[in-house]
Amino acid sequence: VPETVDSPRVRYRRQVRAEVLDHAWLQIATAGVSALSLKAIAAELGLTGPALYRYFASRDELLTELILTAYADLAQVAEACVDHRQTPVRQLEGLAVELRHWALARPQRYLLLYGTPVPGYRAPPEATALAGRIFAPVHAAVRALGDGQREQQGDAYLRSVTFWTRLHGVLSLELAGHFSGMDLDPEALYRNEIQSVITGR
Amino acid sequence: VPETVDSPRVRYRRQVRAEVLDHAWLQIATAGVSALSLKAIAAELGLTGPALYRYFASRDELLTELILTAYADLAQVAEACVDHRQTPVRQLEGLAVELRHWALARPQRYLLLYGTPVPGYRAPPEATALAGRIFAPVHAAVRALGDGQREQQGDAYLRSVTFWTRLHGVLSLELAGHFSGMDLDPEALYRNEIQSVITGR
DNA sequence: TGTACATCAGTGAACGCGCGTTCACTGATGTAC
DNA sequence: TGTACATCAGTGAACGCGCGTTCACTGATGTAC
Repeated sequence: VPETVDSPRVRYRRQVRAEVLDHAWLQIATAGVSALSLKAIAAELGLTGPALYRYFASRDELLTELILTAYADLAQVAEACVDHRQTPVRQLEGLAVELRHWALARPQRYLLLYGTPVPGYRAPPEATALAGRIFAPVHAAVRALGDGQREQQGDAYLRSVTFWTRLHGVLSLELAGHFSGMDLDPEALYRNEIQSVITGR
Repeated sequence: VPETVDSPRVRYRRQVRAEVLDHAWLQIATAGVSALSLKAIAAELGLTGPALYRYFASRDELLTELILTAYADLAQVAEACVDHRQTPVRQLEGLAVELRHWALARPQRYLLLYGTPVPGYRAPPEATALAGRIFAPVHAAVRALGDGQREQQGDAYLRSVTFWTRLHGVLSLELAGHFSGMDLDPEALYRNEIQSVITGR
């Protein structure tokens, strides 16, 4: 059996790329997107700045990869919540809970996708497709929910978007620290919002 | 009558300060907070960088002033919506509509307060007080709303916060451009969210 | 009204820092015969 | 198995840019006598 293994060079390349991305995430987690710097990453890896141009054509390309990775990761989380043995209600609850876990685990990653846009940066078209993959499970579950309540599909769409905006409303303010001085349990608030959409209205 | 008028120097100082702030807002509106630069503002005013240190102790102090101004401005808008001749429902509708106008008129100003926090910058304590002044009219109106529905005050608080998070959820995603490819009327969605809280649930 | 003085807005040079990106190069690693 | 060659990761110097901030200074404006 001829073991078709990647050549050492390919493996090495892949490993360095991964390390660059790891440190990029670390930078973002620490000081936000604006702190993302090729030279700084290189230094952390014990390399000089120009070395990274063997792996990424530019800072923007690195940023694009990070964004697409984040979208893909969240899409996978969302799709993993699709389980037709579960009721639509359970699926929506699961989606919301997983979204919150995902966001709280790495706030800056969530903000990279849904926070204030990076000025001067335009997301690639693939991002839209991935955003759709995140939304689809929500939409499907809400539609299934509506079947038992003989709803129009326009209503289901509005309801799905509302699900999304309500969760984002709580999450983004929580991540930005706007609840900090406010004698408030963000999780309870979040749970409340989940139920509000499921119950209807 | 001894006309106690400000001395020319004081007036001049005030005018230059105002011009600096104007150009600061212009920069923020154009390229976001991260683009805020003392040297660039000075250049636009036909001055050199160090000249601005006659007016602001540092970049952070300028940023603080901008943030406090924005909070104060929005607080005034909110307070202007308090009108006891109006029903609570009307007042809440007014508050929401005015908030949206305020946000859409200058998106970056809204994001400066409620968007992704500026890394490394800590808002001064006064900001919290002003944020309270913005929230108070909402809370008052929601309480008045609950009087006719014999509600606990804990519920009113939760409901007020929910009012805020729901509006923010729609607004922030709209401002970030996340609805752009989505066959969706943000205004209709927004109106829907206003009603959702007023109607209860 | 005129003169001496104090105030203070603004300059220009400089410091130290960081950034993305290019370019000619070295030297190690792989490949082909 | 050994040699010639091609590939390519990484370097170091450089470019041009921008930033916040300090400091000693000039010169105009205001104030006090």
